[in-house]
This record gives sequence, structure tokens and C-alpha cells, in this order.
Amino acid sequence: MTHSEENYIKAIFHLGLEGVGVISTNALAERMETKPSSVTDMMRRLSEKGLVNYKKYQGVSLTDLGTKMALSIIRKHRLWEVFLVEKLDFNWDEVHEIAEQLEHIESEKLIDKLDELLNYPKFDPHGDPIPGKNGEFLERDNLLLSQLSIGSTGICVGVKDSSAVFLRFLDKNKIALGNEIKILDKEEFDNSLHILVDQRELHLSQQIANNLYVKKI
Amino acid sequence: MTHSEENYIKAIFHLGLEGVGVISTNALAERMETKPSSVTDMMRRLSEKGLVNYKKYQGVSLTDLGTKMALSIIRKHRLWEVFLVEKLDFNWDEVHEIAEQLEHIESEKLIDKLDELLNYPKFDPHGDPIPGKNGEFLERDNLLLSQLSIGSTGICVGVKDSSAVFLRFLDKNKIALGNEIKILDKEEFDNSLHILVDQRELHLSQQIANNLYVKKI
DNA sequence: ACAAATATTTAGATTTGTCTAAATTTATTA
DNA sequence: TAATAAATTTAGACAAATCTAAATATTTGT
Repeated sequence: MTHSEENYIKAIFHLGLEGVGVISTNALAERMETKPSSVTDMMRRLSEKGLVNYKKYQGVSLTDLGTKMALSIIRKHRLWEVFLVEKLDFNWDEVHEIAEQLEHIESEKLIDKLDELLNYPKFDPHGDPIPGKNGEFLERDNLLLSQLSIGSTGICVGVKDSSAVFLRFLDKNKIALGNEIKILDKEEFDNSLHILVDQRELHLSQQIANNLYVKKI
Repeated sequence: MTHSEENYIKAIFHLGLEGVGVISTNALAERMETKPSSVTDMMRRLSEKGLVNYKKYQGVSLTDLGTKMALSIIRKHRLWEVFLVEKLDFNWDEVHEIAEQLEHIESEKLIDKLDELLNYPKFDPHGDPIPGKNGEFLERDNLLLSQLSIGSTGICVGVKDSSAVFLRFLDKNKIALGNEIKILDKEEFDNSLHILVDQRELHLSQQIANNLYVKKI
């Protein structure tokens, strides 16, 4: 597998998790920041290798083999992210780009050893679950902070948007994974929230609340 | 820089250290396991980028910029090798191939942090010196075990051949970097050696002795 | 259900890195 | 030093991954 092929496989997997239904050439092109014609070419190649189901004009999906590959790449990506944060002291907003490169390193043993060094983590620094060595993959509950009702409390377990800007916003406001967040009030007008986190009262826009995963307690 | 370009730069640097004089297209082709015509193409490209001095039929050498690049890649390679051995418990015969991939990861900060994690090592697991962040590069004394005279003692400081077969031979015979080796006798016929290492008497062929670097004491 | 809009694919070109075969230059040696 | 051998470069081709522009298919709206 080339790096490019791996990146397409990963993108198809992520689109599959997000949206429902088939994945269109255009959607994939947008995700890959490339042109639809390039996607068509690549789909033909991946289809020949048995990694995707592709029929002209019918959209694309991963085969079992393709899904296995995707999980392997995502496992590598997320383990490397944990390594960067836990062992090399990177901030969670700096690790994505480096992990994008490291995820393509080929060595089963390397990943197993890394997993061991990190003590078999189940989640990456953004709260995303790390697929197991044999492809086990438990999706996290996708309850968003914006879905909690007034008065209830949740533990922050992940971010939906893991862009550096969003992560730095959370840092600035001292909101971290593991924090308890209580919904004090909700504005009817814009659905913004008044919350209590760590003894502090904060005001969060709906957009922020839409990008924080919580576990209700 | 593409991976391929980096590999050529590295190969030119290593050939420069080994042999004397200019580096020929054929020598580089052999080292890169490719065809001379491919080398010619690549030399033109690297020359345009200012990384090598290249004139048709005149051989090639690195520019200052090319040398800086080579040292940076070698630094990354060797730091990753230390990481694999020290932190992930790999044997010294398993790390080269993985480091060949890792050396192409782009992130200055990553390498600085790795250097720090490993406590600023000066040598890799094979005893090769690790270039500094600013391009400092001290070549190791290149005294070979085969050059020691009878009765003298040296500390094993490196291997010239770092192929897995040779490294496993050393493991099998419990010869490791740091060991003291005393030359007990030398056979005139084949220049093989009788040595004392770690209280044990061993018999080494000249070929083995030609691939072990020592520091005389 | 047909025309217009949208999505997708095809055709043909480009870049990188490679190859083989042919041409050319440099080195050797008789 | 001239011919032969060896080394090197050129020419032309190919695969991967991309692009633009044109052609084709599908979807939508009236």
C-alpha cells in the first residue's frame, strides 16, 4: 500500500462513520482535498486490489479487507498520538500532523512494542478510541454536551472537532478530558450554555457544545 | 525533499566517508540498487536544488547544504535506532529497516524531544556517532580490531558492518559494545585472531576482526 | 417526462522516479 | 595514439498520482 492509498482508505472509513449511506466521489474528493477525477482513478485502483467496493456512478464502500486496513492505520495514528503526548510532552493540538506521517510506518512489531510502552491505552489524547491489534473497535457513545439537559452533569470524554484552534480554545478555558461539566442553564435564543466546570462558571456557544463528547453521570 | 532524494543524499554522504575522491555514477547506482541512468536523472534534479555539485561525467559531491541535509537525516536515523533499542527493547539487529522509514518523518520538534527523552545520546546502538542538532559530527576513531598488535587490549566501540547476520554472530559469541578484547595471538596463515573477551577465549577470522572498531587502552 | 443542473467519468497532460536500449564520452592498453 | 572497453548520458517508455477540460450519466424540478 502506498501512503496515498492508505490515506484514501482512512478517509473512506471516517466518512463511513460520520455520514450514513454510500460515499460519493465528490464527498471523498472534498475530504481528500483533491479533484473528483483523481478520486475516480484511485477508486479503480483500490477496487482492483480488493480494498473497496466500487461501481461507476454508484459510490464507494470499504470491503472487509479495506476495513481491516483502515483500522490498522487508525490504530497506528492514535497510538503515535498517545506517544507524542505521554512520552514526548507534546500538547494535544500539535500531534495530528506528525501522527499523519508516523501512521504510515510499516512494522507490526513496532506498533505492538509501542502499545506495550504506552500500557495499552484505549483512547488517544482527543478521546478517540484506539482499535485493537485484531481490529476490535468500540465506538465511543456519541453524546454531545449540547444534548445534555439543564441540571445534568457529564464527564468530558472527547472532542468531535480536533482542530488546533478548537483544542487551544479548550486549553484557554481550562476544559480538559475527564472534567465534570454541569449544565446550569441554556439560552433559548442561541442555544448557548451556562456551565459549571471545575468550580468555574463558563458560557459556551452551541458550536462549542456541539463538538464536545460527554458521558452522562 | 522526497524520500528518494533524501536516500540519495544519504548514500552520497556515506560513500564520501568511506572511499576517497569523487563519487561515480556507477558507485552510487550500486549503492542505491538502481541503474546508472536513474542516478544521472536524480543528480540533475539534486544539482538544480543546490544539494550536490554535479557536472556530466565528472562525478558528484555534496554541497554544504547537501551535507547539512545528510547530517540531519543521519541524526534522525540514529536517534530513532537508540529509541527502538532503549525504549522499545528491540535488538540491535532489528532496528535499521525501521529507522530507514522513521528518518524521513518531518518535524524538528519531534527530533529535539526524542533527543531529550533519550538523554542526548552521542552514539547509536552500533556505536556510530549521532550528529548534533547544529550539524556537529565527530567521526569515531576508525581503529579496527584486526589492526591491534598481539598483547594489546581494546574496548569494542562499534561495528563497521551492521548487517543483521554480523550482529547476530556477535550476540551468539557474547561480544558487545563496551567489552574489553585482548589479542592473545594472531595466525600468520589467515590472520585470524585468538582473543580474550570477558574471561573467555575465542577464535575470530580476519573478516570478523575487520568489522569491529576498538579503542586501544 | 423532459430539460436543466449536478455529479461523475474519460481523455489527455504533467511530475517523479524508475527502466531499457542506444549513443556518447572517458579510460585503457596494445 | 588509435582501437577497444568501460562508464556515463540520452532518448523514449512506463506506473503512480495528480490535474484540466470535455464527455457522459444521474438527479431534480417543473
